[in-house]
Amino acid sequence: MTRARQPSELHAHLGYWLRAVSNAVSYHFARKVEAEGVTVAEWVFLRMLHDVDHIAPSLLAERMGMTKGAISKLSERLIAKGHIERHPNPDDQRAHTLSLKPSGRTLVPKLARIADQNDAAFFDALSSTERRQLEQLLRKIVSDRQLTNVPTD
Amino acid sequence: MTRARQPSELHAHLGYWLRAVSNAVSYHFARKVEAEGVTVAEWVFLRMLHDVDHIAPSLLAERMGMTKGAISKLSERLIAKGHIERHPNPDDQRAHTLSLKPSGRTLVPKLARIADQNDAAFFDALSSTERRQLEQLLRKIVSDRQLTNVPTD
DNA sequence: TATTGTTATACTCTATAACTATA
DNA sequence: TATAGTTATAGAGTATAACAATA
Repeated sequence: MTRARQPSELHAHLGYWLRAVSNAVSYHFARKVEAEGVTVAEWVFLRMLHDVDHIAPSLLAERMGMTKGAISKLSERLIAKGHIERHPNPDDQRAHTLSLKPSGRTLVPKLARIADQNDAAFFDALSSTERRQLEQLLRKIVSDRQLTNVPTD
Repeated sequence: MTRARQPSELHAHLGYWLRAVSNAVSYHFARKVEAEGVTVAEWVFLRMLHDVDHIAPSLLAERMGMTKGAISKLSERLIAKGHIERHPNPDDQRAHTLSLKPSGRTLVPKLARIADQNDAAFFDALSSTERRQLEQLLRKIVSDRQLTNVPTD
């Protein structure tokens, strides 16, 4: 007589461990940037604007893997906070671009330092070899699953 | 004259890669279990009940790393779906315990299989050695940061 | 008609805090 | 008073879909 197999345990899945660590890292980072008045999604948004100078919301949506609606909501909040601004597109009256305002531009390096510190604190338990290893493994999955338009370096 | 250092890039942080992969894994898993009428948090909840038979909401909250209020809301939904039920505690009228109902008990193995498949699909790009490596690295961080009451095996 | 972006709506996740019923 | 649990409120994150303006 065969015994019924037990359903696999939560921690039998890599997804479980990934979620546990990722949530903790993001949560702690969120708490820290909160002091600067922004959320994690806003940090990503601002950091992307920093690189591109001007960008259309639709393009940003694509790069951030979000819908237009979500980007619209985020923009609205960042505009209200005075960190970014809209510019009309002279060639197309429907379109516009977004760019950092001085306050947003000043904020980015501060947030970047917080991100650096958060990363350092969390991955302190790993040796530099292990950290590199972890990054390689994650990158491998990202590129295999074509998760997003992330730079491959 | 020193040139101002650029703020560190998004993908310079392990937290960034972790978040990218974790979000994708959870998102796809969520889409799959949705067909069974449950969310990811509900899956975790049900899987935990499967192991313990009866449990107090407060204890579950502690194990899942959530507040009492969050557990209360989750319970309510799972009771409405007919997957779990409440039992009064004869020793303490304030307290009660939660347990799986047959429909919930039937669901757990199905969800476990979905979790297995999701994990397999996502980490397919990695060799079994690499998967083991990834798990070790993540576990190391969890135990170093004492992230939660997860079993250490 | 197709496209750009906004708005309306909805739902999950999660927290904090006020509250109720016991103990 | 302290504790177990619920409820109220709020806000982030995200999606879908309807919509307006323009192309």
